[in-house]
Amino acid sequence: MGLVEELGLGRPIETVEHESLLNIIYTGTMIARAAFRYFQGHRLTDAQFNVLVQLKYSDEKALSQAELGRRLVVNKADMTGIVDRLERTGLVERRAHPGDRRVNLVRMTAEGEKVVNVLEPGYLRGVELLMSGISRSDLTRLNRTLEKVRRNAKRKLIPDGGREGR
Amino acid sequence: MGLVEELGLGRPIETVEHESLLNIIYTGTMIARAAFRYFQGHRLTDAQFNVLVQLKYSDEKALSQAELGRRLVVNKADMTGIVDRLERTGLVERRAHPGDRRVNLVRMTAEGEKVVNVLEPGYLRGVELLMSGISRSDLTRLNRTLEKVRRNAKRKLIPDGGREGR
DNA sequence: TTCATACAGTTCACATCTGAACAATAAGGA
DNA sequence: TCCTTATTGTTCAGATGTGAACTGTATGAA
Repeated sequence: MGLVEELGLGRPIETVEHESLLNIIYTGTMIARAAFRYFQGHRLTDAQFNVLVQLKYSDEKALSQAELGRRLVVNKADMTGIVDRLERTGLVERRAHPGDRRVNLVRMTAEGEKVVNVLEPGYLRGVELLMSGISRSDLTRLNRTLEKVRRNAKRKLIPDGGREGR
Repeated sequence: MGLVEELGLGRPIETVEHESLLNIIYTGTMIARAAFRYFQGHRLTDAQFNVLVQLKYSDEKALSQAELGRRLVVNKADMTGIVDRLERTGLVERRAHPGDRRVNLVRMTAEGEKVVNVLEPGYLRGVELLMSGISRSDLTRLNRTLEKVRRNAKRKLIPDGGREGR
């Protein structure tokens, strides 16, 4: 079933290109919503879970807010709030950077580690379920196509080509 | 360039499935962000623009908030706010439904029509740019794969299989 | 008719996300 | 050393997104 029937749109979508774009956005929000609900049952949000995962698997065991923001594509204003809440619930703590007084080093607490370890298996099982029945070649092709889309976005839609800590 | 390099993740992503999932979400937010910026230059948001487009192309010329929510996958609480702001800026107006006093019929104003007509060409050009250089067969395959993902989400991740006006 | 149930919108509390402005600190060149 | 520039994090105002509770209204069955 295509998008048009799924959403009950009154009329067909004019071009394949447009349909692809809507498909990407709609599928993305749908996945994000499912993730949100999963984590919600554990008094956590997906954004917060992502931070914990980064901390778990980084070599350093402590990352600056800026670095977390870069990896998770979250801007620094948001990261302030996300870390605030994680700190309030005791899953994470902020420490001073020994050599740079601008930086907050974010480190996971024992409690935080426990929470990720509890939630991660369910998360990975969800990923499996979501992608089940799709051939490996379809998945790699999907990845290549999406990379092209992002390259187009960077080159043709965002004039200065530029990142920024976001 | 793949996701890992793009985001500066410290380590590779373990499975193709997981990489696909991250690709979908990341690409979706990237597109949404570009759209947000485009509309922002015109004192509008992408959510508001989507409402105007639905009104422009629906046969009825006036839709209930519930129907708008269904088509745009926005829950009713959000729709209240979005229509509030569109009404405040004069692009849309609420009218009583003749036969059902629960319903607000949302109708576009002349000013609203003008705004969509100004913004739509740029939006469609953006879609073209975003998808340029990708073959038609890649696009249709992308669409089919994403539809499968959504079907999985509905069947395997959301137990009651159920929609709701969201 | 009456009552249970479903539906449309609004409101609330919260967590993101947007850009923008700001303070403190770093880093590098004149 | 001094000064310009870049970086880190916080804060602000505004718009969405989440679920949940609540009011009105409609509908269908008893």
